[in-house]
Amino acid sequence: MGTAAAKRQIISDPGELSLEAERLTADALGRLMEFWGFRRHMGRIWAVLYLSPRPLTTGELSSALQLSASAVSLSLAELSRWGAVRKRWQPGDRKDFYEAESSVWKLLRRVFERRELTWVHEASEAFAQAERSLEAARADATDAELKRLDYMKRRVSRLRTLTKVGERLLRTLVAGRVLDPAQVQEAEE
Amino acid sequence: MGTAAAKRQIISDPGELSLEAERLTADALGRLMEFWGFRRHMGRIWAVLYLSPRPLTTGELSSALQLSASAVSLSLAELSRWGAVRKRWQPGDRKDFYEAESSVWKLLRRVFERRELTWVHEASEAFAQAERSLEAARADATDAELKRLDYMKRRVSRLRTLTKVGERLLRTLVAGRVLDPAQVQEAEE
DNA sequence: CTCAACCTTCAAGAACTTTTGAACAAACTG
DNA sequence: CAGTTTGTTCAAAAGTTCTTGAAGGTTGAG
Repeated sequence: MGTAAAKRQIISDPGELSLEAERLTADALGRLMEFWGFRRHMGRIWAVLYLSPRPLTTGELSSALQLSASAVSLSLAELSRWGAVRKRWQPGDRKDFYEAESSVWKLLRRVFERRELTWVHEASEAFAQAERSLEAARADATDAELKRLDYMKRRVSRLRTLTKVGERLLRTLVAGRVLDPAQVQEAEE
Repeated sequence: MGTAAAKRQIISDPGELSLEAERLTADALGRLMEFWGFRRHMGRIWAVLYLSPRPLTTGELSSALQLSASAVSLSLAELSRWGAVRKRWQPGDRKDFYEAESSVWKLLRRVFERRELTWVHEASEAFAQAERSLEAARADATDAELKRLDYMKRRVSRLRTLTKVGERLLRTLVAGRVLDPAQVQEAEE
């Protein structure tokens, strides 16, 4: 079969193989990022930059990943907001060059700090608000209603305690200090 | 204004206020769950069950949250798969009753174990595969290509180390043992 | 000052998910 | 055993997010 030979030839070509490796890595990171609630292309683009020994232009990125210029521009802008890529200008060239922030730990920390913490905090506020509602309801409640309200109160308040513990753990994580998950368990007792 | 008076009346009604609290809690948990990659209604339904002192029927859930019967059925099925709700049968009633698994820590652990760990693990495999590709590429590479390949190799291998550390940390978390995020930092040196 | 290269923004359309109502199935009741 | 109630499944509608191509803006070269 001619095709098989051609394929083998292509596969043993170093360029092809490194492209294959790039694709595998980019796809894996894309999936991971998507799963983590980011745009899929952010992970893919970051991966290509991370694997490149020199900064790349938007044109190189869009041809490496078969993406339109606008898709690249959009994802790069968002990656910048997260500090995951940096613009570098080459003297004598007015294209924009990008390079990846290569400290993954720094990036993880930033996401936990800016995003996860916000969400947990917002939930916590909502629970606090619910508790106030329940408090207000006690005023005109009959005995049966009181029982019901107090049950809800205890539950909501447990949820709030849990989010508080979550917040504290996230802060600990961001600070790079040792984390004790037993605190979550304790919050439920 | 008659409306204001009517509104005040409604707002000081314990029933209304506890519904308000239920809604706030359900919405907050819905958002949290959605953010965490689950169906929004899963969080809302779980919240209503968690706040209820007795198991509820699908009918009660769909009227509490204004959801169609099928939406409730779908979400309950998925919550069951995660062990987040349990079916209870009341003697002499053939409706299905549901109650919430109330240990949040148990639930969190299960999700980390079954879902997060899988993702990190898959990424890790993909990186390993990419490394093999790069290894294979060295065979027919010129000197310049070799340099490029080795650079990529170092990067991919760092990514793989990071996912390995991630996997280990997740396992530690699931086991409820103390977690040291410094390991991530160390993996990058 | 004009042109060309490049990047960004935007609105339309494509792709994907979620939600729903209707049809079906199962379980009890009289 | 027919009828009713309850729960599930499925295909289509609705909604949401992603992607793209075209238009617009900016910068530097000639």
